[in-house]
Amino acid sequence: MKQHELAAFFSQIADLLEYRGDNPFRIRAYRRAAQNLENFSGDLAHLAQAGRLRELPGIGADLADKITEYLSTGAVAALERLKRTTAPGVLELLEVPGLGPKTAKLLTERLGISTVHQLEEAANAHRLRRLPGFQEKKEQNLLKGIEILKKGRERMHLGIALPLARELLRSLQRVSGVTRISTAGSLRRMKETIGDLDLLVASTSPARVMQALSRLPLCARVLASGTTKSSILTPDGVQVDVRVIKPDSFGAALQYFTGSKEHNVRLRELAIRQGLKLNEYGVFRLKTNQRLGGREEADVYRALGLPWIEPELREDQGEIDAAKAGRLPRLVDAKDVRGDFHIHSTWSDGSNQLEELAREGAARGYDYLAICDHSQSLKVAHGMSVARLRRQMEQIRALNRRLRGFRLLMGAEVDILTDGSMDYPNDVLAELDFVIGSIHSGFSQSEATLTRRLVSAMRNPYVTLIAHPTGRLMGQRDPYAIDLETVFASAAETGTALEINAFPRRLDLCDTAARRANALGATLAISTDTHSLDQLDNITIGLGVARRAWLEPRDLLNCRPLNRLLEWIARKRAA
DNA sequence: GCCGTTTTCGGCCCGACTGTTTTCAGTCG
Repeated sequence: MKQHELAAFFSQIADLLEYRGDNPFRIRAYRRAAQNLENFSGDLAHLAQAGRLRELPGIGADLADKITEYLSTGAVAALERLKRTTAPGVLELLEVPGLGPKTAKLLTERLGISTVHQLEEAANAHRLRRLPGFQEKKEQNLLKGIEILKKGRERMHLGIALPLARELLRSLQRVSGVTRISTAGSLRRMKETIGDLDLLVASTSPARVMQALSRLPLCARVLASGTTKSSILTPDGVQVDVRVIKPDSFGAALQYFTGSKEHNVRLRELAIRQGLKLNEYGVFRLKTNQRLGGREEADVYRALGLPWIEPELREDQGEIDAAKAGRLPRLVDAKDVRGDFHIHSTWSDGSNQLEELAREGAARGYDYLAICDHSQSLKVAHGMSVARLRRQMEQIRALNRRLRGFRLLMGAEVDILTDGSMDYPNDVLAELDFVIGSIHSGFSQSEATLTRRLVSAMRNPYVTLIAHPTGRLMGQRDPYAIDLETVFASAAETGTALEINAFPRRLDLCDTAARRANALGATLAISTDTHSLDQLDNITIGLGVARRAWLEPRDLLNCRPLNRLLEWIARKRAA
C-alpha cells in the first residue's frame, strides 16, 4: 500500500507547482498520476522491477523514475527540493477550502503567513483587507473555510451517506415541478467514503427547488445559492450540492455530475477527437453546435459510440476501452445474490434468534443464510465452546426440518490463532456446513507471520471463507500488514473464498483489492457480518464494492444456488 | 509531464458561483 504515500507526494508536488505558477498541464500530469496510483491495486515494486511502470496510465519516463526513486529511498528528491525553495506553510494553507494557489501566494508573500493559525489571527485582526482584491467578504469566507477545516472535512462512509441521501431525495421529490431526481457524484459511484453529497433534480422551476432546499430541517446553513446550483450544510456538517436541471438535459447532467472527473475528462477528449463537444447540457457537434442528445445518460454514451457504462465503473480504470471493445462486465446485481454467509445470532454477539434470522432471510428471497457465530477463544464476543456449538447445530437442524425453500447453514466464524491453527479441531469443523476463518488477535505481528497465518488457514480443507482479510476499520484501525498478492494467489490455489465484508466501516476487501484478487483467480463472497436484522441491508454496500471491483455473478460464491455452493465446499474438502 | 485513428510536437475538458468587479480572476467539482 506504498502507492498511497507516493500518490500524496505527487499531489503535493502538483500543489507546490501550482503555487509557483508552473505549466498547468504539467501540474495536471502529477495530479492524474496521483489519482491513478491511488486506484492502483497491483504490486508496484514488482512492476518497477520488471521495468513496466510506464504501462500505468499517466506514467511516462520522468514519473517512472520518480516512482523507482521513491521505492528505493522512500522519498522524492524533487518534492524535497520544492519544499525547500517554496515559502513554508503553503501546503497547509492550501488545505483551507476556498483558498487556492493565488490567494496562498498573496498571503505568504505580502503578509508572511505560513500557518492556518496565523491566517486566522490575521483575518480576525482584519489585516487581510490590505491585500488587493480583498474586502470584508473574502476575509469572512476564509474564516468560514478555516472553521470547516477544523471540524475536519472527514469523509463519511456509505452507511451514513446512503440514508442521508435517501431522506433528502424524499424531501425534494415532493417539491412541485420536480420530475426526476437522482444522486450523483461519488455516492452514485458507490465509493467507500463520500465527501459531499451530490443531488440532481429535474425541474421546470429551479427557484422553487432552491427555496425548498433552504427551508429543509436538514439545512443548517446555505453555503452558496445560484439559479441552478446550491450548496448547503446539514446540522452534522455534511455539504450537500444540489443542481437543478431542465428535464431535457437531465441525462447529460447526470453523466457529468456522476463523474468521476477522470472518467469525464477521458470522455470529453474522446468527444473532441470525433468533432464533438460534451458538457452538462448534452453532446454537440463542434462546428454546427447541433445537439445530438442528452435527455438520457445512455444518449451521451451512444453519441460517443459507446454503450452505457455503469456508474461504479467510471473511474478511468479501463472502462472506456472495455466499452469500446464491447467487453464491459455484466456486473453483479442485488437480484443475483442467493444468500449471506456471515451472520451472528444470540449464540454469540448477535441480537437475533436463529428463527428470526431464518424468517428474515427467507423474506428477502434468499436461499440460505450461514449462521457463523464466534469461536471459543473470542471471549469478549461470547465465543461458543464445542459443546455449545453442537447444541446450536442441533437447533439449526430442527429449524431446517420445518423450513421450505430456505436453509440455515451450520457455520462458525473461527479464529485463526496466532500460530495459524484454527480455534476448533478439524473433527469439529468437519461437522459444520460452512467455516469462516478470521483474524481477531495478534494484529501487530509481522507481515510474514500474518501472511503465514492466513495461508495456513486457507490450507485447512474445512475453511471455506476468509473474513475481512485485512482487518481494517476505517477511521479506527489500519489494515494489518499482510502480503495481499500471496494471500490472493493462495486463495485461488486452495479454493478458499475471500470476503468482501459489507460492514460500512470495514469494506474489506476493498474495491481495488477485490478486483486484484479476482484477477488472480480467487473467488469472492459478499457478506454483511450481520449482528442485527437491519444490518442485512448492508448487502447493498457490499454490492457497491463488488461492482466497483468489476465482479460478475460467477465471481461470487453467494450468487450460487445452494447445491452449487455445497458442491464447491465439498470439492475443497475432498482435495 | 504525458501522449498519438490530427500529432513524436503541440496539443492537453468544461462551466457555475463568488467577490470585486464594469469585464474578470479565483476556486471548485
